[in-house]
Amino acid sequence: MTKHQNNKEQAILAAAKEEFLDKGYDGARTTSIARAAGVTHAMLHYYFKTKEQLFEHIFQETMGMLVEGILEVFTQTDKPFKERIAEALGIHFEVIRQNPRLPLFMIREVASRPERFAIIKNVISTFAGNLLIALQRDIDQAVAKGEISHIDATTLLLDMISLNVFPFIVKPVFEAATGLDLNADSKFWELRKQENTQLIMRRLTPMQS
Amino acid sequence: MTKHQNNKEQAILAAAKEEFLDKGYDGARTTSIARAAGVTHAMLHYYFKTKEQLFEHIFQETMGMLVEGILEVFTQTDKPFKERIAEALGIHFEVIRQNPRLPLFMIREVASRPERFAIIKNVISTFAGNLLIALQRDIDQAVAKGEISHIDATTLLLDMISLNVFPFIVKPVFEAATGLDLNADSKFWELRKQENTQLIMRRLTPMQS
DNA sequence: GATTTTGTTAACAATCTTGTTAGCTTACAT
DNA sequence: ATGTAAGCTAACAAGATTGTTAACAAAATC
Repeated sequence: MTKHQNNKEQAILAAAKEEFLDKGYDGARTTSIARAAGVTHAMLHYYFKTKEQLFEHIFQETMGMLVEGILEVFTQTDKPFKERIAEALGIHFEVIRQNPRLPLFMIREVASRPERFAIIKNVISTFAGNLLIALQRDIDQAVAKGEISHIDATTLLLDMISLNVFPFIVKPVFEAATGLDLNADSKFWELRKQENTQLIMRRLTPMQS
Repeated sequence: MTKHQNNKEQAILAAAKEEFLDKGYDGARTTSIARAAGVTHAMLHYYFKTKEQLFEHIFQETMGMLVEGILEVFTQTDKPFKERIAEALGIHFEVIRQNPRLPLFMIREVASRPERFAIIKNVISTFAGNLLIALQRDIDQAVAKGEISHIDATTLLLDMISLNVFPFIVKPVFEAATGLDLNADSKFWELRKQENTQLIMRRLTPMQS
């Protein structure tokens, strides 16, 4: 019954994730995290020396999920380019839907303290660089085959991410302004997913001119 | 020379705006604001009883700018629907470009404390409601004339806002990840504006099916 | 010109927040 | 079983942060 290996540490991490995602680094309180985890706040400092270190854990974990999410999106198949993009869009949308608070969390923290990002900057930038090169190659091939209109890889990627991510980021404002509860409204999100796909597909479809 | 009517109050407001926009409510320090404004921090509490009240001023001012921005967008003309939307998109983009920190500021604050929004919720919701009704009417007319594909007014509005706003919100992450300085890169923003217009225009153009 | 109101300062106070320490208990290894 | 390490707690400490107060100066009002 008394299997208490490191479950307090886990409880702290779980509570910290909630608190940091909700309120951000500045708004989070270590005492509040400890309370939510059901431990004394001395315990928190026992496992994680400082608030900063605890945050680092959460931030890295979060970043990991985002990178995984993006990797998952680019499961290369041999389908036509447009189908692949449509699939990637859908998967990306679902990843965000499962972790709707991650994007705002990350943007908020990077905006208020860009240095934090420096640690993983190299990883990201080479990763993103390779991804963009591969994507541009595929785009160029598809253009050559007449399957799509020309588009810059960076531009396309930003289009996709903007459309998929922004609705989740603006959700609190939307809900506050309309009084609607979007969590209970799966129709809204299905419609959104379809709309994003449609937008990108129309963007890629060659014009009949 | 000694014309000091209420310039300290103004200095405090200006410094507070900087600080709140940059760091958010939780990250902002009243002492730091006072220092930046060149006044003692007792002075800050003299003009604005509490940090909360000072924030309220800034928040309302900011909201005002955003609403003005949206109003400016919907300067009704008698041009064809698609042209009007293209124009609105461009104006909206420029409004954000002039105030690139406003959207993240608002989203961040509403996310961390939705109650704050309650005050102005009514204003916004009726305003947004009317706007959506008018937009839907125009859409339906344009559809009837065969000028555009059918689209929900809410959907179109969210498309437009997502595309225009998200790049500015994600800018810090983008810069941190790539090392680029987007402020110095006016080409990037021009391309973005064009791309957004193109996306929406293609979305609206009836399909040749 | 006297009085009242407004502006200003320095010092103080209360509370919140993070972090530490000393000592106790439990588990674990030998 | 005994000693050592890890887990845990309560109390404390330092510093930051917001807010107040008393006393004084300047300006406005009469």
